[in-house]
Amino acid sequence: MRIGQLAEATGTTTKTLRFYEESGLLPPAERMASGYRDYTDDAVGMVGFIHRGQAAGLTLAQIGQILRIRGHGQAPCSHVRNLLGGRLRELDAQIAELLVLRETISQLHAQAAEPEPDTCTANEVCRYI
Amino acid sequence: MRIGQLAEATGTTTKTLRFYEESGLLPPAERMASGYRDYTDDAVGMVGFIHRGQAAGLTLAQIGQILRIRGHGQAPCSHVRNLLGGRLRELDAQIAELLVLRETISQLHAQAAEPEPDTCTANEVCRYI
DNA sequence: TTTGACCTTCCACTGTACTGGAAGGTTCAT
DNA sequence: ATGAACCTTCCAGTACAGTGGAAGGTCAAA
Repeated sequence: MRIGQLAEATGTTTKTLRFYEESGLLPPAERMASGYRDYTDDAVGMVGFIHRGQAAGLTLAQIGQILRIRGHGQAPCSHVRNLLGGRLRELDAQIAELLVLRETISQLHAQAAEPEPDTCTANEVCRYI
Repeated sequence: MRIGQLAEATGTTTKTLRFYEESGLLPPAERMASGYRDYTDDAVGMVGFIHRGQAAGLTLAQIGQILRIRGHGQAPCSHVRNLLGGRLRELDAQIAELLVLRETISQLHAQAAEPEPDTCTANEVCRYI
């Protein structure tokens, strides 16, 4: 399979696939006599995995780790479980932070409801922030 | 006030203050005979405003808009209110997305609890993702 | 006078995940 | 034979908010 067909099959672009190879996410593809990359069907699964990993909020670097462990013939299960656990803790922290921020902004927004107040003092930038 | 003193007073670095000036957030500072930047007390308020704006999740570009409106002698109130409203909508969307993601990852993590299953098939990267 | 702290500009780099474009080679249909 | 569609490499740039470092100028104290 040529790179354009793989891109089509996985819903991405040839640019991105070359970028994944260069970044060590995909193993270097075999080449045809012409120099064109020649992918096996495995590649479709790997690119699909990259997309699912991204949807799970993993970085390309983390996805690359899993892919390389798998590439060495090992099962990456415990590594994956650790990554997911870490991601879960990050998400909880991030959500908590955003909820606090939402409260803050909501209050600022409500305060800014009064139009163009005369109570602005010249030496402050904005009464509301 | 020299740049180092302003940095000290506002809890930032001289690098960052020059970066703010270059980015159009702070107006170009007056210069002493030596060429050193010479800040007035206003600058402390502006840098404080930048920090509060960042804490409210505004980008430097948005903060810069407010600062420049204020710099033209106008009250940026309605603009600020619009920005805060937009930010609020973004936050709500972002929080909703993260909650969905948290659910997904939580399930994947729970599924990955069984250690090193024999149910992995050779042609998939990872049973769990 | 010389040391050290401070300041200046300029250029390049960080991390993340790509994207754009130039210059050239290959394959296939007409 | 020629044009379109595809492929190759390499270089450079995007957004964001800075950070690092080099080479040199300024100022106060010892």
